[in-house]
Amino acid sequence: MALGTDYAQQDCSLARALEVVGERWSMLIVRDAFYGVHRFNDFLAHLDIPRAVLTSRLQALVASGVLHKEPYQRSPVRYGYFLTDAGLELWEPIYGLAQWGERNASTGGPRTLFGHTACGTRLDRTGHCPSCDRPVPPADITMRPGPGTDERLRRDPISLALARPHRLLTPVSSDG
Amino acid sequence: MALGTDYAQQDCSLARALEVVGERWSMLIVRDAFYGVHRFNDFLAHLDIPRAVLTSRLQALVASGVLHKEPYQRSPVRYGYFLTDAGLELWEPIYGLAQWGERNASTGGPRTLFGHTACGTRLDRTGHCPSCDRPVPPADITMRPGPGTDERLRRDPISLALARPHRLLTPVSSDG
DNA sequence: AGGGTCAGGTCTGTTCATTGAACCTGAACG
DNA sequence: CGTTCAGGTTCAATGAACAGACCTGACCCT
Repeated sequence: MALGTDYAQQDCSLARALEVVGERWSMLIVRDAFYGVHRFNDFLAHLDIPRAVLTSRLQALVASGVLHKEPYQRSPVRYGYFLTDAGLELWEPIYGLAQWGERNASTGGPRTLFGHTACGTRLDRTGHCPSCDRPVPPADITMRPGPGTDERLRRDPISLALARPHRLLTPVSSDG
Repeated sequence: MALGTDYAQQDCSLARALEVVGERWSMLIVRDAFYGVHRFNDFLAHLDIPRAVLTSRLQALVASGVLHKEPYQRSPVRYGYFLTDAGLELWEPIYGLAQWGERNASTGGPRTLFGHTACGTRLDRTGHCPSCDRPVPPADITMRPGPGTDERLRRDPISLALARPHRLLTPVSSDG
């Protein structure tokens, strides 16, 4: 965490989780990874985060097993950051927090709509598909912009790429 | 958040949520509120948090409508901090994060067990009661220590009070 | 072969939240 | 009338976050 990265004295699993994803920016980085962002410079452009902080956070998330680093092209070889299985399990709490933010700390309607790719139904606040009546894993979710989007706020290439309907976890990049 | 409390440029409801509960300590304060902690000095003893930071976080959580301040005794009048309806809706993501921490960032088994008060069944990772097959609101949950508890770690009166099985949201204090 | 560009970082000085400890206040208590 | 208690406020020191400049290696073009 910001200043004193741990809650060493807390005998609590929430504190353990926050030591991993509770630092400033960490959860937004993980969210972006769900959205398909995987390149260093793409996180940088989309999050407006200092480079040194991004370096540090990505290293920490790799070290704690939330992300792993993997080449996404050769010649020249470039590495991207992708969610591990443990990282994928963060979907429900992150989605839940975002939905809470939507209801309690936002104006102008949902910024992003999440639907079950198979049937097109919009997910409920717990991440379940109302028509299929079961939880939907991130890979089966399609995201698209909602009415609350403020197009003037984000003009970087990644925001534009993410503003097109696409499946979660599908790699997105600034050049395409 | 730690250093720069906002993510102003992020057009995202997760960022809005993190502006409210993403600062260091904030989520642990909310968790303690679910556990029944409500007095300033009890948060202080249980969290090992600097007083000035606790003051600041409680004020911010009240200002953002997660907690409200309310007298819990007269003569002398004393105020406690309690979850609002919006605050109560944070239960699912917080429980989900804690369960994730349990599975991915802890050793020695669960520190705390959460069960459906009515039927005694232990909740699943999403906060549902497997036998009743529906989500359980915090007021219907009983917490008790699990096998992973490290009794040597927390010896303050609040930890001892919380270590006895009790319902969530039931006020707990150091003198009883 | 030399210049430009791109990804993915490091380095540096400044700013500002966090920390821990000491101090303050008002009301009861004995 | 001194003490205790809840619930803070004030302070200096610390160290993470920030913005921006700089660095490195590999490709690409001519």
